[in-house]
Amino acid sequence: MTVHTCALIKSALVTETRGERKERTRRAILDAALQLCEDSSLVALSLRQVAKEVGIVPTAFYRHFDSIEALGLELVDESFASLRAMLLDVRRSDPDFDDIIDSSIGILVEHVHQQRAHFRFIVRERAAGPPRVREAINAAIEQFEKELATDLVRLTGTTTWSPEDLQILSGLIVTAMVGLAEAILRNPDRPDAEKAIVEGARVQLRMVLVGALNWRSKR
Amino acid sequence: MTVHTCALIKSALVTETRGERKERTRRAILDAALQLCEDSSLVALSLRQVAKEVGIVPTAFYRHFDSIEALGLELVDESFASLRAMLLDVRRSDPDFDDIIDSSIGILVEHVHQQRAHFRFIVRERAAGPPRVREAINAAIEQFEKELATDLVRLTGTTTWSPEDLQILSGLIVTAMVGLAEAILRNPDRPDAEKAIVEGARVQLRMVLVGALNWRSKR
DNA sequence: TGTACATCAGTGAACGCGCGTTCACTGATGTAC
DNA sequence: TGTACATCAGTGAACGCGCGTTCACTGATGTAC
Repeated sequence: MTVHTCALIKSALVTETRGERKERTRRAILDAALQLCEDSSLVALSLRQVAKEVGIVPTAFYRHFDSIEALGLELVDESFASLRAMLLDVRRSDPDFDDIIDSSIGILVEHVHQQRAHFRFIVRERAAGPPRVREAINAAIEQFEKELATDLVRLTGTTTWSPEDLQILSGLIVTAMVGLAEAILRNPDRPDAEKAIVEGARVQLRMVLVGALNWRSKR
Repeated sequence: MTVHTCALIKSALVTETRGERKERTRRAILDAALQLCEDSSLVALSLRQVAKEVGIVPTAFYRHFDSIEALGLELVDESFASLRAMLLDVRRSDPDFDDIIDSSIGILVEHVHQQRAHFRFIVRERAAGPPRVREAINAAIEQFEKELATDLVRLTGTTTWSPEDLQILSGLIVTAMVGLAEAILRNPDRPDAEKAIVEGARVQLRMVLVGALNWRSKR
């Protein structure tokens, strides 16, 4: 059965505009690419693999993306949309100050599980992706560090902290949280190991918090 | 000029056994592979690229390695030899307790520069390499965390610290140091950016130290 | 509402190329006598 | 010391395959009248 016949049948059953169908193929390409590069990297992913997985002819790929790299940049955007959704959850939750660590880590763990492929993509391609993909990911993480720094201003008094030190503290927390996400992703289907990892991350953040509470910026 | 003619001339000039020559080719393969996967990843590296770079015919590769993955496992060993050399330097240095952070970071920065390709290899293939390569790297880093934990016993009194918390602190420090190495590698040829990154890492470790000094393990 | 034309997502053949791997080989080096 | 044979790093032809990209195309959907 040709794709056209398929399309005809579907179109007869559910009314779908040309634009909607194109969008559906585009989504299928993005999903297939995300899935296929899971075990290696974007740099080892071929256009033909993606086309085969989606069920289109290789040349049809070009109706949607210029190259695998362009597709990769789109996946960066989508992955960071997942990450922003996580941040939104973190900010929305308004627990007691004491619970802020547990609450935030809980939300991170939940989102890493729900959007596993997106988080895997970020940590993998950050170091191994095509140069522009790497740059896009690192720029986004840097941006994220800055946002966290401004969040921290709200939590702490600004009296004893210089902006520079807040930024540095933010970097430490982000590094620890990226490390947590990596460790979780590295241990799928091992609930006991994950539990220990998450508990370790909680303690790490508490150690950092103790350090922060006793910190005095030099001027 | 064929390789055999080459070999003949060299053999006439400098006496070199068959074993020595084989070892030289093997080294050339390892070096070429390390260099060629610098901008992408082991998973995107082909046997023929390596052979071409070394100046041998593709089939000759099999005289030295079974596959690119086997070669990769060898590169993991070599890269961690570089890392162990760094640790040896850190342990050998015996500065005042106050300077231990600055001293250690200085040594790390120096080694990352000297063995750039090895450290790049570790952080890249840790997330993106073939599964067995990823496992080998993560096992080595875990081992490293445990060693650091025992080092920390020497530095701190064990009175206020549980072994579990020492292990967790060790993990935090390793994560921060891996993060520092990644940031340095991400910013080659940008001395100003690197200076800020290194200074940030120093402050991060001091924050962690302040946290550690004020920490009391439960029980 | 019907018709004529434009758009454009997807097709399929074709290209030259690099891939991993096989195989029988060559000839310098190494070894046993 | 010289000779006859074994070893083995590297060769080169060949294979079938998947790669990205080109091109002219098809035919369902969309639009203007």
